[in-house]
Parts: sequence; structure tokens; C-alpha cells
Amino acid sequence: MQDTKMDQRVQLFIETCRRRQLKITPQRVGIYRVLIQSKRHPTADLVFKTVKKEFPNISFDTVNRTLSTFAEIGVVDVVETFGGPKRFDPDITDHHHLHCMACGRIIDFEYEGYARLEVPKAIATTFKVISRRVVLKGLCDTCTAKQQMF
Amino acid sequence: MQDTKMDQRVQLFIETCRRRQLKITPQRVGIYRVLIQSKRHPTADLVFKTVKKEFPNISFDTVNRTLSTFAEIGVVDVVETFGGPKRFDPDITDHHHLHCMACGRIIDFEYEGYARLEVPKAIATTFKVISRRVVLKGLCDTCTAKQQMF
DNA sequence: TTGACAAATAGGAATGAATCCTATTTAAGA
DNA sequence: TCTTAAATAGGATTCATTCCTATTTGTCAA
Repeated sequence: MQDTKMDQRVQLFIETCRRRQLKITPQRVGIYRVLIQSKRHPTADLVFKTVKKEFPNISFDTVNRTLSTFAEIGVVDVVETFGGPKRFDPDITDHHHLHCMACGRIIDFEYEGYARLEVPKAIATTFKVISRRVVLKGLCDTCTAKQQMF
Repeated sequence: MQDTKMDQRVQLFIETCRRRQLKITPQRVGIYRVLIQSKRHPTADLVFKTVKKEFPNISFDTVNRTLSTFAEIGVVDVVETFGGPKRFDPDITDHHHLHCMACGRIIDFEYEGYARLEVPKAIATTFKVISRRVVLKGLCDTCTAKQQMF
């Protein structure tokens, strides 16, 4: 990500915090920066280890609590998983996910064909939909290649 | 579920175990019976508590290990979640999920419109798709009603 | 039917993830 | 500045899951 693009996102993030009356702490900004630079839907622990380079005595609890706060105010998403630790996604725009069952990688994709996954009427009346996503389980290219070696 | 329908499913389950050279133990059958009668995508702990009524000294480890085995041989699915304990789904036919963010309920639904969620070509070439599902996040009717009380 | 053996189980210990607790620090408005 | 509520660090605790090992039990072949 370009520096200017990143600064823009950080600026928007700060405005969101203000709107929600959340204090702008260096830790929060640091965690947010780590998040938007991540490409792998990181766990709290991974964010912790990364942000620790800049803030050597930040605590895990701060990182974890902050990630929950971010999810509450909508600046990140908690991603669907199949067990294991929570994973976070700084991309809150509409997109879909491939899950590799072998290596656990989550790959983002967009697709016109799913653009307006309309919600069945019978459901729209009894359930208030907030977000929609297609989740594909399978094997990524790397893992498929590995399997064929046996 | 009707008894005959259930016996049929148990019979199929037993055949699958044999095919995979898994021993048919009373615990496994008991756990499978609990699963196919569950409507709530139960956690290992809930299955454990339920099956304990019939097998008072079954261990949690047995239940948990067995559920993993079942997932491996494909007789149950591990369901996508947003953190928290693993949840299991005895319905392995194609269907979709609503997740209530307030109470955690997962509601199954089927929909013609999603019938053949075709996989984008660009993806089909690099990723081997095993299953596909639409995941809708939102609020169920009960929880929507509760929120409006405030 | 019986005996042998690998597989499965029970129960407890160990690990990992997330949350809670509390004393201390700090952002932000007066 | 000064004040105060919010946020943090660090450790303790809880909950979920996996690991370990002695014992039991399906299954298959004789």
C-alpha cells in the first residue's frame, strides 16, 4: 500500500474514533497500521507480535481488546473461520473468501456474478441481513501441488 | 426426525465407518445419533453433555476426537464461525447459513437462486473448490424484537 | 468360539486462546 | 495546566482443545 493511501485510511480511522468518542492512542493507531498492511487475515497473536516491534511493551490484552473494539465500531471485520483463533480483516468492503483447508490461507476475491446476492424473501422478512458473503472451501494451488507429490 | 429415517441415516453412517475401517463403537453411534437429532449446530461440549445422559462416563476427549474423525470422513461438517468453540453440522447437503450476531444462532436455509453459485474462472484454475456456501450475518427476529425494546 | 492385536476409550495433564482484574498511565476537555 | 474517565500493562483466570498413557474393546483370522 502506498504511503499516501495508508495515511488517508489512518485519517479516516481517526475520524471514526473521534465520532465514537474513542481516544486516539498511539497503540490504537499502531495496531490499525499493522492491520491495514496485513494481507493474511491475521490473528490477534500475529498482530501482537508485529506491533510489538514498534511498541515493545504493549500487552496482548491491549491488542486483543483493541481488535474487538475495532470490530465493534466497524473498522475491521471478524472473519468466518472453522475453529482456531479469531482472524481479522481490514478490508470491510464487499468481497468473498476462499479457505484453503490444508494451509488455512484465506484468499479474498470479488466477483460480479455474486454482486447482488439477493436475500430470499422468506428470509428478508424474519432476518435483518447486515452482510453477505460467499465462502468457498477447498485447496489452494500450492497445497494441491503438494498433495500430488504423494 | 422419524425413527425409520434416523435408523436409515445411522445405517449409512455405519457403512461409511466400515468403508473407512473405523470400528463401530457404541460411543460413536451414540454421538452420531445425538448429532443428527441436533438442530442447533452444537459445540463439542454440548454434544458431550447430551451424550453423557446415555453414556455417563464417556470422556470429553472421546466426543471431541470423534467429532473430528466424523468431519474427516465427511459425515459431519465443521461450520464457519466468528470465534468461539467449533460447531458441527450433521446436514452435509448443500445449504446456506444465517448467523445471528446477537444470540449466535445459526439458521439453515436453502435457496434456488444460489443453486449453482458458479465459481469464477480465474479462481477455478488456481483453487480446487470442495464446497460453497452463502453466509449472511445479521439479526434474527427474536433479537431484532429485543433491540427495539430499548 | 476364541485369542491376538490394533484401535479406541477414560481420565487427567498440558497447551492455547480469550477474558478478567487491578494498579498505573494518559488523552482530551475544562 | 489540571482533572477525570478511559485506556494500558501485566499477571491471573477461565474456557476450549489437544496430548498422554494405561486400560478396554471391536474385529478378524484361526
